[in-house]
Amino acid sequence: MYNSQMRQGEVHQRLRRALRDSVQENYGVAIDDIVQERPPKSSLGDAAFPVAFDLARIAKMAPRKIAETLAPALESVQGVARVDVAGAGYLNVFVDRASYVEDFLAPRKNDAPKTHSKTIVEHTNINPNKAAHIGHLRNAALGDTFVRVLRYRGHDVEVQNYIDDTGVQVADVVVGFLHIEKKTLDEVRAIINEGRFDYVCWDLYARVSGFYAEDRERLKLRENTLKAIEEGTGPEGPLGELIAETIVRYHLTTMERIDVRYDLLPWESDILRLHFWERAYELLKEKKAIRLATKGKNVGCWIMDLGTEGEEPSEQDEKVIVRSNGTVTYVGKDIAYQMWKLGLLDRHFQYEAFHRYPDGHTVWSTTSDGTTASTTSDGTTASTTPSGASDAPSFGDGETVFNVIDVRQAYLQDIVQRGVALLASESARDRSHHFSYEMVALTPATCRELGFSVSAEEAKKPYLEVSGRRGRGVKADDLLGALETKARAEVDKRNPEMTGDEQRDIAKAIARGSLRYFMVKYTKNRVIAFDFDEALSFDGDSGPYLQYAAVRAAKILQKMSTSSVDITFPETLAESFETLGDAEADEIWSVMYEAMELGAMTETVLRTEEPAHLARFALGLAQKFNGFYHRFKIATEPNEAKRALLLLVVQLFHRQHKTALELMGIPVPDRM
RNA sequence: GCGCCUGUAGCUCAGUAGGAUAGAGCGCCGGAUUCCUAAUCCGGAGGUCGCAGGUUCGAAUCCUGCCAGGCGUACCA
Repeated sequence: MYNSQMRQGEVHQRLRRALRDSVQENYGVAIDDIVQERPPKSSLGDAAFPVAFDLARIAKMAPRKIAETLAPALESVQGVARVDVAGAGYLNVFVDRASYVEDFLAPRKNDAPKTHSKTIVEHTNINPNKAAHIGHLRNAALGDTFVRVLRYRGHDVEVQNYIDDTGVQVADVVVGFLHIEKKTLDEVRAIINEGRFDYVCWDLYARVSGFYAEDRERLKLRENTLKAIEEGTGPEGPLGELIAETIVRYHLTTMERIDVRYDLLPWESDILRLHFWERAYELLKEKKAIRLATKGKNVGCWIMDLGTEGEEPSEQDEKVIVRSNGTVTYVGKDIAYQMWKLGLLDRHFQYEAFHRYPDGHTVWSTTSDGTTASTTSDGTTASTTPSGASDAPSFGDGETVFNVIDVRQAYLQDIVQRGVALLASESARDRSHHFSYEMVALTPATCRELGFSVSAEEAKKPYLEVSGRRGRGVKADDLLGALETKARAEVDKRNPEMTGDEQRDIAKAIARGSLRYFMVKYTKNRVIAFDFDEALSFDGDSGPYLQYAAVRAAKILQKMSTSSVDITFPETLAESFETLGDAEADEIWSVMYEAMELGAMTETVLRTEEPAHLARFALGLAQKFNGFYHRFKIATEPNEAKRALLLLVVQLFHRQHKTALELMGIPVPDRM
């Protein structure tokens, strides 16, 4: 999929090795991880090593003097042009520009050795009882970006979207249809046929809490419905199934709008029906990880003790795993699911095709019974697949697992991890990562704009939580619609001669880019206080800004009848640099060098589990290119050697920037 | 109460391996378009990095305490 160079120049590796050896030789100190950084200004060099400061302490010598001793070792490294000792003792390295680029463009064999271990990323996980909202978009955008970066770095990734079809949220909508709306299963089918069932459920779900509030006795309805759904009985079971499946298909369609896709949908009901839970339950009891509470507030429940070891167990540290009526909490079911994902549960799902994307990729679904119709993207029914299709890929058994789940569930995730550690091992626990992120909230002002009531107390808060239960939120499709409308107007302003179809397609690309960038540009652990004007901005730090830079570069390449796909290394590159003044050469080089840093940046994203780094990188790169674009006229440059160099900059930028955008799911339109 | 997160320019945020003069976008002021798209670029103003100690050659970054805000601490997820 991605064929551009993934690895940072080998020069960097040689530099670190040479430095490590020289430190060992001169000071007898073994430093395995040589710290490498970027100087604050590109004119100071391409790579900086502050190692002399560490040595100063050990060797009791001035850092500058140490740096001077170490400099020759770096100077003799192949591909290095110059080494400066700067500041109080930095070793600043200038690479040989022409050979660095040549090295970067050289075809590589067997780059990034493929590992056979699989990484499973679980994301989206929307309760299948109402339309997706902006918080779900953040989850999906973060998860999908991480998936793309993992794949770019050569990892084998499986994407799972867990469907909690036996939870309280689905039960509430079932209660809504049966007891508020008084609808039969067939009547609900008729409503589904009218369309936008996810929106219908959004509104209905918001009414259910009021229904319970009027008469607390009605909460019994929820309890009984939950049990019926788990057992698949009564009118509740089939109705819950119908609602969940219909809503899941809406969610897939919504996510496809932002180019987010899945490999497998594991259904919670299958965890129960295929006895995954039963098996985990046995194991938990065997290992004495849970016990039956015989007194206190949790009497009759199977609970896990969370208190620190050695201390007197207290009731506060009891976590209910199995409720007194025998139903299982989310934590219990998730322990079973986690164990399966890690390849540690001796139980297997059956699979069937659930949905096929236009390019043929299939989303599979777990199943425990019967058949389910599979639909293609245009909504037609393609086939019915028998239970346990034999051509299903092999799912599960991940070496590493990432669970993209919001930070409010950190406590629950921790309990799940404890369960895994107790059932398997500490090392099994460490293979599972809670990829946590903060919520998307609404500012009180935005709430009022959207027509939601805001109490006096709420008005004082910096932001208000989105609440599906109260119907307070921005639906994903509404936001995408608003973005498309605005993008369409902007496109029309600039390209009035275009056909409506062309304008629409470009507007969609801009809307998607804008949304996806907005969702990853903030670091994960920051609450996004959603503001419409901010989200709809197409200037500056925004998706369209990044897209615009790519479009500009593409336009130049088009005009010069070339592309960034096959870049040939211009033999005259070294001379081209010499025809320039230092300032010009530095400016041009800094765009090239930055572009070539993409590979290193993706490694940072994986190491830190923070996609925002990629967003920031792409913004900085686009800014550099836009500056370059204004300063140099590329296509009309009369000096041939210089023109070749400028063209190379555009090619390098275009290839790398486009890849960075692809990694975030941001498309690049032909024009905009 | 306890746990986790946050506090950086008027606003929204980067600064995730302890490094050099703390950056970006928006907003504000002033400029740039006979030439590859002005969704752009250039310049300017704007900072007690919440407060106080500590560690270090060096702290927005690490440690301690405090202040402010958010989230969690359910037989919801």
